[in-house]
Amino acid sequence: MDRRTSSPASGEALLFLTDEQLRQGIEAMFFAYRGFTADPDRILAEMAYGRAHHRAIHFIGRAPGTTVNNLLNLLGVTKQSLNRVLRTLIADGLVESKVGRMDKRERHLNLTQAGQELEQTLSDAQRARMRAAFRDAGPDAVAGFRTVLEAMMDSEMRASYARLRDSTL
Amino acid sequence: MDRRTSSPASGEALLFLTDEQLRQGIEAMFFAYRGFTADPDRILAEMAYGRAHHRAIHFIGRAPGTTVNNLLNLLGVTKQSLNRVLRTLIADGLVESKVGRMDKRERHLNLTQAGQELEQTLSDAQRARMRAAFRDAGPDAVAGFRTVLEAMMDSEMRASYARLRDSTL
DNA sequence: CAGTTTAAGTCAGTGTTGTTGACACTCCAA
DNA sequence: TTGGAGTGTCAACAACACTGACTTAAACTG
Repeated sequence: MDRRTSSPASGEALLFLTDEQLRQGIEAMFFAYRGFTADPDRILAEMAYGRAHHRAIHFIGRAPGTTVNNLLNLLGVTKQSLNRVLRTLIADGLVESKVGRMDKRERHLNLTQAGQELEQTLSDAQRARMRAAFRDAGPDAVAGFRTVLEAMMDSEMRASYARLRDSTL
Repeated sequence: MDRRTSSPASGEALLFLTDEQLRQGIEAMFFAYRGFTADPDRILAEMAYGRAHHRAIHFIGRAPGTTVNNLLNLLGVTKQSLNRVLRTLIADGLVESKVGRMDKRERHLNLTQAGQELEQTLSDAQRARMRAAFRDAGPDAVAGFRTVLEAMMDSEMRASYARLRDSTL
């Protein structure tokens, strides 16, 4: 349809919104996300774990004492899917689940010592790549990167992201 | 370990490389990628297709006449995994496979009319979100976004990305 | 030309991750 | 105290990726 904006006045300024530019952005996301997950995936593959375990460990480490329901919203998966992952993590002694004191329906999740160590190992690997990319790109590019990613989120995810970002800063 | 660089001289300039900043970048990637795939996923769910079909259709549309092997490298999956997807796409009349003229071992893949229509539908949905994010963030942020993503790729993916980007510009 | 390599496709088996459906336990309010 | 809503668990199933072994056909090579 409109390969670029049809308005003559704003045509020049909006060249970064052409379909071609958007397509490049899409492909950049695809290839970059592969790189983003590659290093932790390699580590996890040696254990019996996958990416879902990584995500659970990451967010439990990030928000200690969080409930299952809270984690569910953060991860955007079904309760049952998360539960399978949690069960193995608890059985393997990486996560502990405690019945809530106020509300006994809730379970509060925390990383054990071993869980914290694995979390550290995984995030070290992921941060190393991110750090190299950030350093190569420079602070202005990093600011732009964050701005675009935040604009790309669904509003509920943006809220979760901001909540995590602003906690314990 | 080093929560920020320990060099006093460069300490200020490298604040964007603190572990905290890197963690935010990691979480931004996670949440943004969910948004990135959400719209096409909704469309695909109504058909019998998944994300794997979308990726295949995207790259066949992007590089018409590509071979199976080429697509394999682009997607980074195994032959068996891609084959399952291609088989259904061909059976459903979205993709056609033609024996190579030069090298008859190769199969050249192209989208049919119906395939092109589905590709258009899917990428329209994905582009709409990307366009909104780009517009909100502005051209400088978009440039930074692209720079960081490219730096985050593995070198082979970066090569594939650049090859696609520079073809038929 | 015989032997090797390459491209593609297939079959069988496995693992992770997602789904839905059914169910148990807890809390709270009518 | 009973019924509804909230929280978490278990079981079964589907999608999609993986490995490994194999076949077919064509191309290359000494």
